[in-house]
Amino acid sequence: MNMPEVEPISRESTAAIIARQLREAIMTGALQPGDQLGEAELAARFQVSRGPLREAMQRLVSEGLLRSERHRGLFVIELEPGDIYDIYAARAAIERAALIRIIRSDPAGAGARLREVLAEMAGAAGDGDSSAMSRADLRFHEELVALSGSRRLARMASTLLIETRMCLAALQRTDHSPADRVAEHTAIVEAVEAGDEQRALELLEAHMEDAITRLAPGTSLYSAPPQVPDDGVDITG
Amino acid sequence: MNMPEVEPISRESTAAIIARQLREAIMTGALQPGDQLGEAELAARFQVSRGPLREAMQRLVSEGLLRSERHRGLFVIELEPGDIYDIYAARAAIERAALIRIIRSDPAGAGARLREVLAEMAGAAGDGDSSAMSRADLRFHEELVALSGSRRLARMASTLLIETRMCLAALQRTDHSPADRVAEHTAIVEAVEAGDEQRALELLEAHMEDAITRLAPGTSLYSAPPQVPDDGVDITG
DNA sequence: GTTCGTATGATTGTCAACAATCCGCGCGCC
DNA sequence: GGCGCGCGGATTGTTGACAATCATACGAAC
Repeated sequence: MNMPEVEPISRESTAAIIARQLREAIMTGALQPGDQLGEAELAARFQVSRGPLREAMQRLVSEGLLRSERHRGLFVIELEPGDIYDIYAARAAIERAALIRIIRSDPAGAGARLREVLAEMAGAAGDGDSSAMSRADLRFHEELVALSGSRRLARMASTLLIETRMCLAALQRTDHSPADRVAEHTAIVEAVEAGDEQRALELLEAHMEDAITRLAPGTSLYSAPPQVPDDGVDITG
Repeated sequence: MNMPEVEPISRESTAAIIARQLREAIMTGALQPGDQLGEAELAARFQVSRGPLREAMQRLVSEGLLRSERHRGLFVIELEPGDIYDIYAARAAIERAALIRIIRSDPAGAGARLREVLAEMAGAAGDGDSSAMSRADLRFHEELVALSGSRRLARMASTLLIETRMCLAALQRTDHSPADRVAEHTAIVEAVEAGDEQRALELLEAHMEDAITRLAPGTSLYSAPPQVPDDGVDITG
């Protein structure tokens, strides 16, 4: 028969669909940090009742994208200075692991896939389309962790990349030239294709270091966290 | 006045409380891999209606602990051979980052805290209490990421440690001697206290490598993933 | 003028009922 | 006997209503 993967209609739960749209809204800035998510209004917008909406929101709470205050509501998290550092340090750890797995399994194939995104990025750079540039940048790192073949790395990176976009939207970053950005990513891919693990890791770390330095001057990857110790593990309401 | 941190009664949402208990149940094996979570039964057990219970379960879905099949129910994930490798590789990445942050910020203070857990572990080893031993082992790694001061590393590690316990429960592991286990952890702490980052990282990696070798002989950290590529990013129902 | 208390509107938390879907079983048919 | 069909029970998905809590505005007392 050879019917490839005919997954039936809507195998996705309603909560999953709404959750995805909420993430999208947070990433694009339609929902801004600190914003309260009014249940009635959102439910009306999604054309569902409050039940499924609340289920979807709970997903984002456990991902750390929303903060829950009992009897008060759910709010988009606000990124403090320490969070910038935290996000990039976590990303560095995840993507480093992804890179290692890629280089030790199928660096050639991965290189080819990454070059597609690179081409897209170069196109955006040429057009001076900074929005497309950001999208390509995001996709590059998504692809990187996806190519690692690790479900868990991919899931964790997914959340971190959303938070990265929040950072970029919140802070007025001092972009370097699009050409440099393309070059940085290209260098990583070249190292991957060459199978030069050491160099690829160094380039990735420098890439992250570079980003965090622009966003939060003074702090550095793996530096002492300026954030308050908080009282132990977070509760996530 | 100096009234420190008087958080009012029950700042935690019901969903958060139930979610925590569900995680506990999965970790201890009260809920086994593949088990379906019947809503009616669980709701009755928790003395709540299905609403809050479903919200809690959605949290675990987004954490990857539960798998959702529409109109069929929610199931505890089943760990395939490739997952063992995946879990430990992810843990290695996270804990590596935590270790670096600790050593570059407050290695002495962290060392002291870790030694407390070490003492606990040694006590369990002396008593031959393998259950307490496992608990101390878990706590060691929890403490490690907590001491990093990174909310995100801590959250990600939390889920991974639950999955680790699931692995250990599922597979009949070939334990090495409790004394060796204590020694391995102690060596890491010593390297931390000495500020020897390189050595601490090597020891941690060896610790992970050792664990994965025992659980899934033949595979190795960062080796090629034997798991199917799946069709892209997971959906989490 | 400030502060406390209260009333009121809005929002969240919870529940029980209804609709839709799935599973297992028996029946009829080939 | 094997296969398709349909039915009944059980479970999940969704909804609207009710209870509890919070925020705000207003007024009284000091």
